Amino acid sequence: MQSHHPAAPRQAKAARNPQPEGRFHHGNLRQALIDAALAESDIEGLSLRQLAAGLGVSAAAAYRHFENRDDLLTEVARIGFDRLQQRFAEAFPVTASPTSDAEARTWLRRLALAYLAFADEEAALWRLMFGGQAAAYRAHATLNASQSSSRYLPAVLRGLFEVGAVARAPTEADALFVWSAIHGAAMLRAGKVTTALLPLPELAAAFAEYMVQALGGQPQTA
Amino acid sequence: MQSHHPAAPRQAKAARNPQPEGRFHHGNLRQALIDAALAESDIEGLSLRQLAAGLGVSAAAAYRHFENRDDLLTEVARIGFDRLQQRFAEAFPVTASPTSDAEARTWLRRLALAYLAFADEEAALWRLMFGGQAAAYRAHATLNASQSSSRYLPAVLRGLFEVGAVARAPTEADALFVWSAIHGAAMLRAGKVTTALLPLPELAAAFAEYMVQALGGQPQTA
DNA sequence: TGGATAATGTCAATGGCGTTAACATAAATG
DNA sequence: CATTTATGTTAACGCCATTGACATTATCCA
Repeated sequence: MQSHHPAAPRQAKAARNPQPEGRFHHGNLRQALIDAALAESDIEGLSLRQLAAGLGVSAAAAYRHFENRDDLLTEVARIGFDRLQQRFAEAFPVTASPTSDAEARTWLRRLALAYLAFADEEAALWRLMFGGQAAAYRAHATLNASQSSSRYLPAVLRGLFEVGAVARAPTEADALFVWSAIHGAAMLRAGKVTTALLPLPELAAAFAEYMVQALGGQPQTA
Repeated sequence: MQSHHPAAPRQAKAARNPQPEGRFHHGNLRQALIDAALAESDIEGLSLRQLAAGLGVSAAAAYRHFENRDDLLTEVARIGFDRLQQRFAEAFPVTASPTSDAEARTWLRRLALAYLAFADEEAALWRLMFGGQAAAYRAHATLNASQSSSRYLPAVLRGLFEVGAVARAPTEADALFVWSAIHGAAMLRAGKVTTALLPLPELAAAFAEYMVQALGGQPQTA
């Protein structure tokens, strides 16, 4: 529970060799473990022993690179949040402002699509990040999730207001509602609770439309 | 994986004794195990051995009443869905139709409140039912969840349309959106991802308002 | 260069877990 | 009352995460 990693590998030390992976006995076991975990279909339920065996290494070797199982899962979850953030960043520029009603709506659609596509395409990672229990790796999760949502979502909503797509300035409650709808849809899809009613892009577009209207905007092309 | 429970207790046999609990060595161990599981804060992560020990009974005894751990969790999840359904049933009559705009909106508000209150008050149960992995007990879960949602939610939406609170007849996509928003909000609360922005009744009311507008309805008291 | 030191692996053990087989006994049944 | 059935026990198996003691290899420094 302390703040020190007992054996954090120094990958900065080997600055002489051309190949950046400092091979040792195995060679980048830490990264190999992470990659193997990322390839699991049930990340939360993985077994360190199996993971290590799959890499031809003893289970105890993993403890040279991670404090424990949760520490590995935390790192994997962190990567998940990075990837999600990456999708957001590619969906639209946070810094700029939309210049038209259509563009503002497109941003919202893209935000929803990024979220939903991530839940679809990286379902295992998604479940690790937002599923089950409030484990150790969920602390990071919570922080990072709220950080991302408090960064991109308000920007989109602000944009909608600035171009007049919605009538009143969006509040925190507005953001919570929009976030809930997107998160809920992603959750239902990731958990296979709902049958896929629509292909993703259409679903995202439909949701964007619902959300704009929920915030008091007019239907598109009205 | 077969369809037979090897040792399903017959509680119907003891029809002579006044006390319906057929005491034996322990006395209703099956129910005691279920109750103990319901009292756990992390139901999915419980240990059969600890559960049994807490009841002063050997771990193997549990296998006289459940095929395995998942079978117990399935039963607990089933109870969860029963309780949720119960809350829905108390929220409004499914069979009747609302007679006013205000009543139809009240039903939606109550539906959302029932859902959210359940997630709040029975968070552990909620996480078992809708959290993490697609385990064995999730099959029932999925079925039951979609059953409940396909029973109550369309009734509410139909009611809104019948009284003219929303302009067009609600579609399946409409239901999915509303369900997503409610489910997402519950999920965010149960996972403590969001800080509680509003007390539950106000949150439910706000969400109902958003959802009516999302479906093309006018703001209340407009 | 070579010896110290740190990084990274092995093996073996510990204690917890779900699950099962073999057995014991109380309750119900006829 | 004898038999059968329901329900418990103990002891084991194999899996798991984790740790301690040890071995090996890279890296660093005199």
